[in-house]
Amino acid sequence: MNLFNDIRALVIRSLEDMAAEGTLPAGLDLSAVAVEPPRDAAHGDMATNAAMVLAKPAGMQPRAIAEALAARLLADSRVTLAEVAGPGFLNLRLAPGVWQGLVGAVLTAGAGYGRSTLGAGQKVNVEFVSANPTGPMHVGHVRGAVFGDALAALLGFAGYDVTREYYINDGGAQVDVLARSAYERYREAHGLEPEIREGLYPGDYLIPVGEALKAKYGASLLDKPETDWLVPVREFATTAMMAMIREDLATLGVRMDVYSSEKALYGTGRIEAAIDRLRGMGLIYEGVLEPPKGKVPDDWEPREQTLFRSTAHGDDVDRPVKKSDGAWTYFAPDIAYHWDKVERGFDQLIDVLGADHGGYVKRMKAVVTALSNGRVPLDVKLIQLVKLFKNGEPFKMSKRAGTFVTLRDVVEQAGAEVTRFVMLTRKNDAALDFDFDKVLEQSKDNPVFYVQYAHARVCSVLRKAREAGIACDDATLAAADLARLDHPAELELIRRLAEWPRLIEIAARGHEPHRVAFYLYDLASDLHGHWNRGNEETSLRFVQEGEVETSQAKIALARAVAVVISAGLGILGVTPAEEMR
RNA sequence: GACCCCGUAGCUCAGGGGAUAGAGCGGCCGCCUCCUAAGCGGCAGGUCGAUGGUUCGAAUCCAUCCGGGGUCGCCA
Repeated sequence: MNLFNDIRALVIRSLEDMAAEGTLPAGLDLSAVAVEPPRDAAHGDMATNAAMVLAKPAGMQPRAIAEALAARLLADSRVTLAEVAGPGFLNLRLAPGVWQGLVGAVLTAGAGYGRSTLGAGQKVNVEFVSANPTGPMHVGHVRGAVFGDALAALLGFAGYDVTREYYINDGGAQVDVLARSAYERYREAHGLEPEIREGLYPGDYLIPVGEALKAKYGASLLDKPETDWLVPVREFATTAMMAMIREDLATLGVRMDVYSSEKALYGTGRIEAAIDRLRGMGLIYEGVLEPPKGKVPDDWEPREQTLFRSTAHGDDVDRPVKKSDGAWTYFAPDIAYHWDKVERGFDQLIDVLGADHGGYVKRMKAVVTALSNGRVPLDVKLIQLVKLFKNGEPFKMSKRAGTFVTLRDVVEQAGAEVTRFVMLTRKNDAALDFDFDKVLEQSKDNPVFYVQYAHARVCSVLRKAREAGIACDDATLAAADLARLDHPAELELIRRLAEWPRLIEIAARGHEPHRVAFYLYDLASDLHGHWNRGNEETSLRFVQEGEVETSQAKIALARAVAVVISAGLGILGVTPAEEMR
C-alpha cells in the first residue's frame, strides 16, 4: 500500500493512453516521471513533474501536456482536482475518502504497513562490525554495528532477502599479538610477573583468559618456547574473544546470520584460486610500485611484489596481494572472501567499514567487479567517528593504555535502545556527537524520548478510551466510520502516514537508515502538534465524550500513528514505550 | 602530492534535479480548570564555501579552486 506509487501508476497509464491515441508521441521514456508530495501543502496533495520532463522529448509545451493529463486524471474517482502550476507542475488533490481509507489500511496491515516489494527478493549481504577478535568491542564499533543492523532490517522491510554477516579477522599478525598477550596473563595466573611489552594488548579483559588457559593447560605451557604454545593459545584466545564479541553484540541487540573466518580461508586453496582467477583475467602481475608522492615513508625502498591491477577498474594505483616476504597481505584473503560472497549467489554486497578504511574502497570494488564480471554491485558504507561527551566535556579514550570505552560501558550508561536510536540520528558519513547526559535527558531535546513519548501518548489514549468503555481493538477501529476524519489537521496527519512506504523505498534504495529516524521524529512532531491543538479545539481530541463512533474514528488515526512509529522503531531495533513513567 | 568524506541559520544538522531551502537548540513573545505542559504555537535569523558549466529548472549533477577531517607498499 503506497499511495504515491498508486497515483504514479495512474499517471503512467494515462500518459500511455495519451500516446496510444496520439496526444503524445509514442515511445517516450517515462522513467523520470515522478509523483511526490509538494513542498508546500497549499499546492495540493501530490504533484507530478510529467509535463516538464516530457516537454522536450515530446516537442510540446509543458502546459499542453499538463492540461491533457489533468483531464485524464480527473476521470479517476480518486482525483478531485488537477491544476497546472509553476513551471509546469501538475498539482493533484485527492478525495478525502482516499486519505481516510488509508487509516483503515494501516490498521489492517499493522506492522506490515510500509513493507515494500522493491527488493523483489534479491539476495543482499550486509557485512558489518567485523571487529578484530583481539578484545571487547569499543565505542567505535557500536555505530557500525547499529548502522549495519538497521540497514539490514530496513532492506528486509523493503523486500530484500538479507544476510547479516561478520568477517572474523583471525588470520593476521594481530591475533599472534593477542596470543602473546594472553600468554603473559597465563603466566600471571601462575603467580609470575606478566611482561606486557610495548605492542601487546594490556587490557584487563585478558586476565580471565589467562586463568582459563591455566585451568585448561595447567603449568604445561610454562617455560616453553613460543613455537610450542603460540598456536593453541591463539586458538583459545580468539575463541574467547569471539565469545565476548558475540555477547557484546547481543547486548546491543544485534544478531548475525553468518560468521566467516579469515583464517579458515588459509590452507584451503581458496585464496590461491581467487588470485588465479584474477590472474586469468590479466589482473595479477609482479611489479614495483611507485613511492607515494608527497609523503614518502621513511623506510621506503622499491621492492618487487605481486600486485592486483585494480587500476583496471577505477583504482588509483595497483595494490599488493603479497608482502615482500611472500606472505599474503590482508587484501588477499579479503579478495577470496568477497569472491566467496559472489559465489554464494548474492545480488548485492554491502560492506560497512570505519571511515579510516576509506582508502580500501576502490580496490574492493575493483575486486568485486572483476570477480563477478560486473554482475554484483558492492556498496561500501563508511562510518564516521563517534565523539563521546559527558556533561558537554569530551570523553577521552585510549586503546593503547587499555582504558578505551567499551560497547558495554556505553550500553550500561545509555541503554541499548537509546544508543541505537541516537547512533542513527546522523548520516553514516557525518561525525556524531554522543553525550551520555543528553541522550538520557527526558525532554523534547532528546529525539529518542520525543518519539517514544508520542507512542506512549497514543497508548494513553487507548487506555482512557477503554476505561470509557470504547472498543479499541485494531479490527474495530479499522471498520470505524473514518469519513468523520474530515478536519484539515487530521488529514494532514494522515498524509504523513502516507509517506511512510515512500520513505522506506527511498531509504532502502540509498542504504540510508538514518532517514527512518528523521521520519519518526517528524511523525512524532505531527502527533504532538495535533495533540496540543486539542487543547483549544476540543473537537480534535481523540476521545470525544459520549460519542463512541466519532471517538473510534479519531482513535483509529491515533492508533495508526502508533503502528507506524512502532514499525519504524522496529527497523531501528528500538522497542516502543507504552508509557513514559 | 594523490584519493575519500565534509562545508546549508549564531550552534548541531535534515534536505533521492523541482515551486518561496527546512528542523532542533540558543534568543525574543505567547499557550495548562482540558486525553501526560516530559508538550505546543509564533517572531527573528541564509550570497546553501567560491567560480564556471550541464539543464526548462542546481543546495543537489560535472569541472576547477578555497577551508576542515581522514587515508596513503611490506598493518588489519
